[in-house]
Amino acid sequence: MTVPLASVASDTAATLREQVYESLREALTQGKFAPGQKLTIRSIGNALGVSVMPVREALRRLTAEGAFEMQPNRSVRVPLMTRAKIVELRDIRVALEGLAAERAAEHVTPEKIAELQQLALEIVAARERGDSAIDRIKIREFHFTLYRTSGQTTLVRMIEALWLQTGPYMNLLFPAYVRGRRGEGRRRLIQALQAREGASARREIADDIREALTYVADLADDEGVIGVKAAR
Amino acid sequence: MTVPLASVASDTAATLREQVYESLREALTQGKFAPGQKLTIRSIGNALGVSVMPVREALRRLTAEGAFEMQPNRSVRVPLMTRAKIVELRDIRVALEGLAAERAAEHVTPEKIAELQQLALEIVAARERGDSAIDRIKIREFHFTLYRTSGQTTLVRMIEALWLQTGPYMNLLFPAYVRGRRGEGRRRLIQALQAREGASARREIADDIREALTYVADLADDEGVIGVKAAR
DNA sequence: CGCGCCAATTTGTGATCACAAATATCCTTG
DNA sequence: CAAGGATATTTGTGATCACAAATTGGCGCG
Repeated sequence: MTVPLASVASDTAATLREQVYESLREALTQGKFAPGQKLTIRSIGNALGVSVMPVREALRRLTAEGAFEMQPNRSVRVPLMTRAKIVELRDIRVALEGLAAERAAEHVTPEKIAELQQLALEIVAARERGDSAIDRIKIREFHFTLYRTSGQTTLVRMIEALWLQTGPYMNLLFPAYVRGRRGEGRRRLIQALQAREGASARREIADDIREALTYVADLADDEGVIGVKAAR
Repeated sequence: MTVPLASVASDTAATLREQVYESLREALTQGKFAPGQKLTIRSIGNALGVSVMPVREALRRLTAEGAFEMQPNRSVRVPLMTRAKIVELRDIRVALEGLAAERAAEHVTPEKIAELQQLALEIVAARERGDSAIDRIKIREFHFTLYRTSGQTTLVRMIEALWLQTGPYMNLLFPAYVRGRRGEGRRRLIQALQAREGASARREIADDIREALTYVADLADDEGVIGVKAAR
């Protein structure tokens, strides 16, 4: 089995284990693994030019974070995504990212607001160009810049794990879903931050996530498994 | 350094790694590690009679779950608990356990309600005897029986990780906080379940967690670290 | 031609070794 | 006596080996 992984060399991670972790994380985010795909320790090690040791530890961590799952036969695979699971993750994300947005509104500074406004502009620009790769990257940056503003490190860490689970499936929002959306939600969010209105900020983020993941969930029938298209 | 760990023999876990994981988890829950305590791989391995390999993987998982934290010097330690962190965990738990309670109310069966009623009785009985060890165990069982009723496996897994982080500090609720509490909240929760009122169930759980963790948070001054008394 | 059984291979797990970084200890020096 | 540096020990990391469980492939039997 060959595994589509970039070399680990470029990263700044101190240990090989962390480089393998980042490499797998990146591949997952870009949707390079098929849902249900089985991964073997040795094939990952070969693809990255390391022994089994760092791979084992990286897989253990990613499994704890829900990015992979262990099967009874002890092998690791990419979780299958069902409609029910998308809905579950949607509700969790609405709760936690809504909470982070509310706390962010309480700690926000003018500098952070300027940063978010800049990112919002870049998202609109990328969308007008039809550049969904940059679009996705900037959306992620926008959200996590907001969440980190909350100062709640445990909360941010949990949200990162959730994005790792839903990440590949967010590709399905492009291009149909995002078409015509002109960032009105982000504009209202920034207004809420400027006014220090935590409840409004929470509502904007909650609505955004709820709508997007409801759209993704509806792409699968009730029992069906959602496939992932390769990242562009 | 000696580590207070029971032998791994009794467990039914398939792999040594899982036995080490369960062993460390149990020790954490019982508050056998001091906050800030540094743990070395070899000392844990010696205490459990295994080599470093299973310990490394168990620690990696527990670190990903937030039960331990890695220091820049690569060593693993028990996280220090501050007032701000307790408040953060409180708000996350209110959100997620409230959500689980609401979903549980939508899926609850008469059998589950009977099971919860039985547990509620056992909690009251233990409390009247002043048996806080049984009290804590039954409280945990009550909560997770409720949460599992939601059928949301990812959500339950996240809540388990949260309990692992706050677990030792819940000992601080005994005996002062629980004294005089006669389980009125649990009675109202069960009523809400019987009536299939998700919003009421959420409110009961949310209030319970908010009050308990606010009490714990107030045990520390603003910058201070909260110590943990040994489990009885 | 299809199904089940057995051998060959793959794969996960755990122990051990080597090495470098971090930590502790001791000795010297001011 | 205190402080700084050299040495010794501890500790985390990664590679390799051995072994057992799981998987695969092919063969023979029905």
